Amino acid sequence: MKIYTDLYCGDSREELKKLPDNCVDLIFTSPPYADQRKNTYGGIHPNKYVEWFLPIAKELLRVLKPTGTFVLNIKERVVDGERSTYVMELILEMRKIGWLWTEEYIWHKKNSYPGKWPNRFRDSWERLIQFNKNKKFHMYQEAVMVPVGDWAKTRLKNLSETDKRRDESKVGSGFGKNISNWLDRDMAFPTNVLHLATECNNKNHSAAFPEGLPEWFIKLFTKQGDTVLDPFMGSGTTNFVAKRMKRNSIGIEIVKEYYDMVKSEIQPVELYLLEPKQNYEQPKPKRRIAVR
Amino acid sequence: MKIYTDLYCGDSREELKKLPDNCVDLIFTSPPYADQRKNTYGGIHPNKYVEWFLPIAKELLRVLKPTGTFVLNIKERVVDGERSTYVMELILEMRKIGWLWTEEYIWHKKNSYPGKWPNRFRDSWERLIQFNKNKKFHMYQEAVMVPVGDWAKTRLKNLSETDKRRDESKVGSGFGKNISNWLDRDMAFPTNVLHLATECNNKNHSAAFPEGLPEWFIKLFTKQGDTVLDPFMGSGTTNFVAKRMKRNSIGIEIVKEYYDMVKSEIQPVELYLLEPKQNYEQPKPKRRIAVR
DNA sequence: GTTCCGCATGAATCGATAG
DNA sequence: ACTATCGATTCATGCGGAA
Repeated sequence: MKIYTDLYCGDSREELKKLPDNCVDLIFTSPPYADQRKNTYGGIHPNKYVEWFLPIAKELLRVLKPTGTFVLNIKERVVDGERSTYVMELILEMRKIGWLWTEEYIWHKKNSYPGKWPNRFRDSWERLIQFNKNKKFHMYQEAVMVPVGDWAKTRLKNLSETDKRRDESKVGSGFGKNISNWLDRDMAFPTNVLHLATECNNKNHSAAFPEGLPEWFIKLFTKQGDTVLDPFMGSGTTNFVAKRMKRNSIGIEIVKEYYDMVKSEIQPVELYLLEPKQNYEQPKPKRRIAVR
Repeated sequence: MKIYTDLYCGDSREELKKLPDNCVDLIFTSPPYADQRKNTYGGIHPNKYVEWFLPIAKELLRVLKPTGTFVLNIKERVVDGERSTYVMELILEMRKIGWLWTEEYIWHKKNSYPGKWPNRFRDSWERLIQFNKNKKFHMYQEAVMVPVGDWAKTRLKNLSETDKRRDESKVGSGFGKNISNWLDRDMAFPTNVLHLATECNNKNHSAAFPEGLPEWFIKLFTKQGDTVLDPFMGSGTTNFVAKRMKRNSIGIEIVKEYYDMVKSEIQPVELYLLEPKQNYEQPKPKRRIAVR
């Protein structure tokens, strides 16, 4: 299987226009947060954030396949004691231009930044907002199943009669979950809360998100040979993970230095032609220098 | 210390008008979700939700003390494959009438049942949205400190120190000391993600929040003798917890049956006049029949 | 080899100080 | 008075040297 990684250096507002319609299966990205990282992205003011992002969202809607998914990793920052509202405003505006807001996953950052303030605790979660073009989209749920945890084992072992016939007496949601069906399984589906530590331990690696984050969504929303797009590539985490998982990928990065760095580290695609078929679960490549 | 529990039976839009200005330290509530629980609350349509809640939010702003906090437990439901936007719209509108959106806590529901839909996984989190009247508000952060994460290691390391402190604590509850100074070796401040199991051991208890949820926020935002308000009392969890923690409380419930049930189970206040001084951490009362 | 421990560090935020 | 900069705060994680 031939896998490509296409990199573009430039502003996503312009570079995305070079892509054809309906060519991408998954968009996974973490755009610059409002008023953050002034030195690299110019610092978008919270009040201007929606206005800045919306043209890009329009292009993303165009390049995504009808069965594809867009996952946006973002969190509003605190401004003057209050949480900014630009993320909520962005969701509302994106719906107006045709995006469906399907779901919001929570990334629980187990090792969040230290600190405690007179009026708030540490912020240890971020949003992973799922948008779709259509109500029907590809989702490979079995790919992200996890071993049944201790709590589930205990819970299922001690199933009472009440639990087994709980369905009928309940709210009547129409979703008949027969718990006893799960007794003989050792794998369970995850929830919409992801528990991942940030990768902050390596001197040369300070990625915005850990590799496990794009990996989970790439598993869930694509299969081998599909195409993943990150319009705010940064250090290229999404693209490196996509490549390791045998997915084509496209990366766009406005800062030439980061673009060059990623380009030089992505191996030539020709290697894959000679490689024997193998699973994508293999040792991670050496640590890279990250920029976000 | 005399503790009262005042219950009102009626619509919060009207009942709240009976309360004076600036009389409440904490509002903790879980309003009926849009189009949910039709049998109890009549089911507010998602499109009408903001319109319905806003007059109540105005009254809540009036009765809350300037140093008080409003914690709203809510989660938008899925309608036709999409997450509804009424929660986001509500936050935006509440800011327009004067509320500050200080923070959003996540309640991670640890033990929801396994299950999934073709397009989504189990929803295992809810929002706990913190609003304030002013940027300065009361927050008793030490009250919710938790043991440090790896307490197996810590315990071994600080064995002698633990003994030392135990002696000290026996000697006196001297209030002049900075508690966190001799506590922060073993205790850490929490984050804005709360891990609590749902209470699923009660047959008649379908979706109310666990007692730990109001307890955490009552600890964090009030002290003994303060006043807690729940304008959508339901089975009265907030009020029962408040009473156990020696906080006054006010509950409003539109359904007479629930109101009567809570009223009959809340003990007469006179008992407290005779009771010896004691900590509020005591065995929980017997399970009550819950209605939400 | 293992286990243990030191230590650097991360999409942070506030309040004080400086311009 | 308003904005910009800086220091203090303080936890989970995992690498790497030490025992």
